Amino acid sequence: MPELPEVETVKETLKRQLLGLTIEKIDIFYDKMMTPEVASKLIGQTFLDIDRLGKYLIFNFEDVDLISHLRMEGRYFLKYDEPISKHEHIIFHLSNKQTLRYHDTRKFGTFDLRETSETFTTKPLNGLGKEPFKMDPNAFYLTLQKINRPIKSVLLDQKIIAGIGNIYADEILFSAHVRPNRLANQVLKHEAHWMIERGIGILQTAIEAGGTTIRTYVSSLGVTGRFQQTLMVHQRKNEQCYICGDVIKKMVVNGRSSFYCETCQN
DNA sequence: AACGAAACCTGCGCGC
DNA sequence: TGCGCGCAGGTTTCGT
Repeated sequence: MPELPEVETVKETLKRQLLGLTIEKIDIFYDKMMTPEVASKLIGQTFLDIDRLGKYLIFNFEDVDLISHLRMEGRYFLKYDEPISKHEHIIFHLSNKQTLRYHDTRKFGTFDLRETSETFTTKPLNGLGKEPFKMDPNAFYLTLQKINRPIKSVLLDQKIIAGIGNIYADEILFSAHVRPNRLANQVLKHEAHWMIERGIGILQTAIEAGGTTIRTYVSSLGVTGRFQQTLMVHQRKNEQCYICGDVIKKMVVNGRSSFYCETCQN
């Protein structure tokens, strides 16, 4: 589900709801998602801050950080004592009688607990590349020069650049006029610069719109993202390109559906 | 270094 | 209505 803009939206929403609240009890309904040891260390801890790195959410407590990855379908909801719904796997009982519920249809989401001092020096955060906002366009170009695989697989590689997923990779490549299967070392300098500069603009626009929704994404307040209305190519196979009117094509790159315009992208 | 396939899960839409 | 298939915004692992 979520890429950087969606996780950013979730982070901001949860910050407004959770800061200052203490976890009093945790119920785990899917054992593989969180161990009892992790849960026990979280009891009595207070939400001090919530951060984000790439697609990871970082809940900052007194002694520990809880690192949450939503993968394809993870979502958070705040509720009172409503019945537990089908795909709610973890319920955090909070000091104001609310419950924070982790909902994940496909159960792919992950939780990692770290001592505060080790959050950024151990997996999963220590191997992440820079976010687009902090990536130097020229450094990105130099990196691409050394890589002999499709540019799309590089944009999706979190070790190289953090936060971009399948939707925004397609949108960024469209904005840079580069086809998804072009080899990274065949990307020109100005195209690499466009990817970073225009990519930042695309991500920021999406954040301002509250994240993308294709089919199932809903933020923790139940607000549906609106960025879908702005997608230029992703999920638009056989539709007309907004720029040139040509038909949007689909190919598989890196095992992922990739949408592009043959006329606008080379 | 790079690729493809499979794995982790569930649900949806489609053609028959 | 039911069945099987392909597909889904992510990531890791394993074999070639």
